[in-house]
Amino acid sequence: MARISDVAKHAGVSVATVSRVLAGQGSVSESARERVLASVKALDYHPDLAARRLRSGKTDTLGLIVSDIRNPYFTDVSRAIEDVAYARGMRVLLCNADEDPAKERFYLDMMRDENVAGVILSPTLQLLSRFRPEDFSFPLVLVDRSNPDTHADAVVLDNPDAAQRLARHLLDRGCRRIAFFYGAASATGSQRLAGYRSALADAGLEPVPVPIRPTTEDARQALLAWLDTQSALPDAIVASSGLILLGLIEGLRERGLRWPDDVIIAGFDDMAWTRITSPALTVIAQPTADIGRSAIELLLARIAEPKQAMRRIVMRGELIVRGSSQPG
Amino acid sequence: MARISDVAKHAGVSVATVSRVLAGQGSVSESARERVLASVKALDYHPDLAARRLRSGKTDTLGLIVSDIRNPYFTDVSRAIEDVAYARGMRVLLCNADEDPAKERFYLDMMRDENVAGVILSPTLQLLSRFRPEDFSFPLVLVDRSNPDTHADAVVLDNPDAAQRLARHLLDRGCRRIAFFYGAASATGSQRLAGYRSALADAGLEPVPVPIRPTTEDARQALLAWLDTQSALPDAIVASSGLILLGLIEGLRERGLRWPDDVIIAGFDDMAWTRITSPALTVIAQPTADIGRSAIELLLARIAEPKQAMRRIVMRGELIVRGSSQPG
DNA sequence: CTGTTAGCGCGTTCAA
DNA sequence: TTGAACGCGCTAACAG
Repeated sequence: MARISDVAKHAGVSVATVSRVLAGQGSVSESARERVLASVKALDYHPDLAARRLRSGKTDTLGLIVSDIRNPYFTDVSRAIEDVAYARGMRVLLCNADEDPAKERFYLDMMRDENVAGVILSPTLQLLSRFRPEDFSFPLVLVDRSNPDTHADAVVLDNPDAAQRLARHLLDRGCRRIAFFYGAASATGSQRLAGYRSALADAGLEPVPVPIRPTTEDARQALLAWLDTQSALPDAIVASSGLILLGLIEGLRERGLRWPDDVIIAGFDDMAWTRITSPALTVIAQPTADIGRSAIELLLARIAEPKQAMRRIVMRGELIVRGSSQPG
Repeated sequence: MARISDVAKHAGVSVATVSRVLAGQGSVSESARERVLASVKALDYHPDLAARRLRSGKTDTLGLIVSDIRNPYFTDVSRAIEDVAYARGMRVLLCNADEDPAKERFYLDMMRDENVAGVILSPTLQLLSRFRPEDFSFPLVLVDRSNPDTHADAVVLDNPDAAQRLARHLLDRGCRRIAFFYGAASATGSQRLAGYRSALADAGLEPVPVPIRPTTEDARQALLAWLDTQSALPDAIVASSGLILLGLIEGLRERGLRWPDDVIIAGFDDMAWTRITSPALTVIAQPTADIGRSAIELLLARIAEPKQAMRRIVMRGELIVRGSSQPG
């Protein structure tokens, strides 16, 4: 590997001049610049990032800590983040906290040790409920999960609004008894529950909340167990996330129940497979690409301007009505 | 931020002793060790990784370049890789080459600049077809895509065998005209095509290969266009990947075609949604977790022992027979 | 067992 | 416009 001193020697200048050319600042004569550039190419020189970082104390690496890398929501968001980072020549250190506070802690420590320029995080409920900005030595943007009073830059869906609109849609379709399967240990689950509750309260109806662990398999089992306790089917079943929705669909199929005839079903997240069930599923689509893009732009802005006021970007979910909520 | 010299001063020893304690090598008296550890804790000292890397020339970061972060196959593999890395306290730099040779080049250069300990890569066909080990300055393990004559450590599915078994299964079910939708510009697509061809050849039947771009949307459109050119439906349609399978399902639904009655359908990748179609889909399941785990273990072994012979790990796909291939 | 010291490769003063 | 020299924080070789 060629060093900067090799380039300097080859170009007949000092290392300082090479550095200036590479940094594109400070004044360098045109002839020197050309010779340096030629030598860089000739020697296939690549600056040592470790040395550069040690010296400058800065990094062009961003951290991204997601709760579940296998959840399409997060891969879509990650993809958007990565695209922006790529366009800017930045690196992304992607970690999967797996909804585990210990892993989350580990990765946040890793980010500090890596001296990343900033971090995008979808926090566990535990972290979010005790969130204090001063606990983090780097710029941080929350994504997917944040409360209105959380003192942090964040990009989230308007969960109460989206859940409310989804519930109202079902009420408009004549549903009166609407069960809501939601992730009890998640901020989004609670927020969506609140929207659902409020829609039902407005209609003077009793909510039927079913708290579960927000995985596909748990949702499936929870639905089967819950159905066994019911004397009659509800009019509709709503899932507070795409993973839960998939589990509910599996459970309904297992029981031989069809939608919308036996029961109406709807949920969150416009995953690819929601279009191939018969009939297709009514969902709230999240603008995942916009969420990811906004998150990294928020982060880069914060890095550039650490003092600016906190910003909370709230995205509107889109209700996509499909056959699963169209009885008759 | 506390430096190693602060710790040394606080503990009343030299920086060398602190370094030895932290590295866990060299001999240090018990009392010194305890004092150092106490000081580390008291000062909340964290070693500067940039300095450590500059000095040692080593990194505990691995690179992972996948072709498509939104493909569940790759997220599952990534997840397994990440788990092993987490257990070892290593970092993973995850990049999404997006099937784009330019992005792939960019990220490979980034890996070199980052001086990563090693890289796991699912190469584009372009890179694979011109693969030369000497082009890479770091240990490299290929995943998902590699040819038998590629001179590199690799973990792949036995694609010809899996496709052959899938095709034979359909032949056993009485199918004679079997269309095969596959990614023409991918190594796995070609290998699976070969297995399919060989099964049909053994049965004395004509193959019906349909080369497409391996995305869901392309598969959907290609199916619709292809159906328009056919005077009659084939007995079966096979997808060479999960993304393609989803597109085919979308297309069949659009045409109002049902499986297995109108046409039998099957494909690769046991994605979660393949269980919720009516009936569920027959697929070749890939052992994604094992593939990921094997890949990183292969890489770590290569890093530890750079001279050892190349290893190619070939995994067997599992045929999961479901309703979509059970006529009658 | 321990401390001193010399770089790792680079960016950045400061003088010229 | 240029170059010499220092030091970022750490590890490892060497001396004691």
